[in-house]
Order: sequence, then structure tokens, then C-alpha cells
Amino acid sequence: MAASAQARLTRQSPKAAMVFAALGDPTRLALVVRLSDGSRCSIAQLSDGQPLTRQAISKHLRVLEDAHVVRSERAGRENLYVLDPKPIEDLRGYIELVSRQWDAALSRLKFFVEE
Amino acid sequence: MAASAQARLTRQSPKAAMVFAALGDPTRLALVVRLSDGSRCSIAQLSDGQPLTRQAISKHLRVLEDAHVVRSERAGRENLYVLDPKPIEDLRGYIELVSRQWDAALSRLKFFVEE
DNA sequence: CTCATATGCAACCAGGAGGTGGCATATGAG
DNA sequence: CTCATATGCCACCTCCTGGTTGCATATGAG
Repeated sequence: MAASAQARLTRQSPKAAMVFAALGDPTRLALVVRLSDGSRCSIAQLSDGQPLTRQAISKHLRVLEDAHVVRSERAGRENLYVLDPKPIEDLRGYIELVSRQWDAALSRLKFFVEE
Repeated sequence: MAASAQARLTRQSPKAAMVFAALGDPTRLALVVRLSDGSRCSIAQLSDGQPLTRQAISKHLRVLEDAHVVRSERAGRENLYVLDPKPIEDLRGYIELVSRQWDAALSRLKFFVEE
């Protein structure tokens, strides 16, 4: 028999929390959106439009990289960042588990009421 | 013509970032998982198993409530918390936009390579 | 009424997050 | 070689976060 959905969620929670936290900052979320079109951008490019310092952007990119949301690759004197879709995909799976859990609860409630 | 996916994402980002941040803490994520079965729990119940103070849990619940991930309802002398699935559902939509954006980029790249 | 329970509120604290500036270093351009 | 560019590292600052304790308050139980 499969483990309970609660248990499965709890097991996945530590990694999920890291990714959630990484995405839980407006600046970082903007970076992710910016990279979601598959472009490879240097730190200078990414910090160009924004009202922040290059160092601030660099720190945010490091946070995203620690959560594996982004990968970096050295190219000459610049550091190119690319989105890694895997953790975000995993996050979608996590959220779907929660939603399913919720829907199941609703169904049980409905059944009980109509009984 | 539809606005670009980037623009749509950027528009939804502020609210999404709040929800991401709310879920970006292990304790809070555990609370969400705990409530995902549709149960209505008091603060005392929710802080029972955990190694934290009731006040700490209470603060976390306030954060979740500010992000509308959770609703509270007074029942006599206790305060019952219930999950509100809407923001989490919205988050799933947000993530799907990002994924679609990424997939479209991959397709374009593939097309370009094979051209 | 009296008491235990459930919660709220305020003060307080340590540590980390987000941001800055300065300086060192590596690398492409001329 | 020389210079401008792109980045990394370090020190520093401020403020918020996560956590605690203590006390006040509301409410159900006896």
C-alpha cells in the first residue's frame, strides 16, 4: 500500500521549502521570469535594468543557485546563468499533491453530508 | 493579441512572491501540509506536536493568513484555522506559465537547430 | 463565582537577509 | 603591453524574521 499523502508531502517538504523560499523574493522571482525564456544571461545583463547593484543581483543569483533553480557556467570573463526547470517542475508536483489532498478531503466531506 | 507571457508573469509576480515566501519556511509548510486534509485546527492543536512555542506557531499562522493561504475563524475561546486552496491553486497556474514559457523556448531552439 | 484553558499583545533578543561600497583579480580589446 | 570590463570577495550596515518570556484577557467548565 502507498504511504499516506501527508507522509509523502512531509518527506519532500525540506527541499520544497528551499525552492519556495528562493522564489519568495520579488527580485529573485523577476530573475526567474527573465530567465524563463531560456536565455543565458550574464550578471551584468541581469542587473542592467534593475535599480539594484550588481552585487545584490549576484547574491540573489547565488541563492537561486543554492536552491538549484538556476545553473551558472563560466564563459570567458563572464558568468552565464540559465534556468534549471527541474526544481520548479518538482514544485508543481508538490503543489499538486497538496491540491489532491484537499480535493479528497472535500469529497469525503461531501459524501458524509449527503449520506 | 495576447500580452506576452513574460508580461503576464511580471504582473502576477508580487502576489505570487508573497505566497512563495509564506510557503518558504519549513514550519509553515508543515502547517499547510497538516491543514491540507481539510481539518479545522486550533492554535493549541497545531502547536501540540511541534518543538516550538504556541506563540511561534501563532506568528507563522499570521504570516500564512496575510498571504491568504489560510483563514481563521473564531469559535468560542479558540481560533480555528482552515486552509484556503485558492492562492495555492493560483501558484500552480503561475508555475505552469513559467514552465510553458520554458518549453516554448526549448521548442524554438530545437527548431532553430534542425533548420 | 472561581478556575483552568486558549488566545492575544508587547518587549526583547540573536541571527540572517538584503543591500552597499571598496578593492582585488581575470580576461577580452586595442 | 595597457586598459576597460566582468566578476568575486570582504567588511559593513540596517532591518526583518523567527523565536522566547511574561502578562493580560476572554471564555467554557464546575
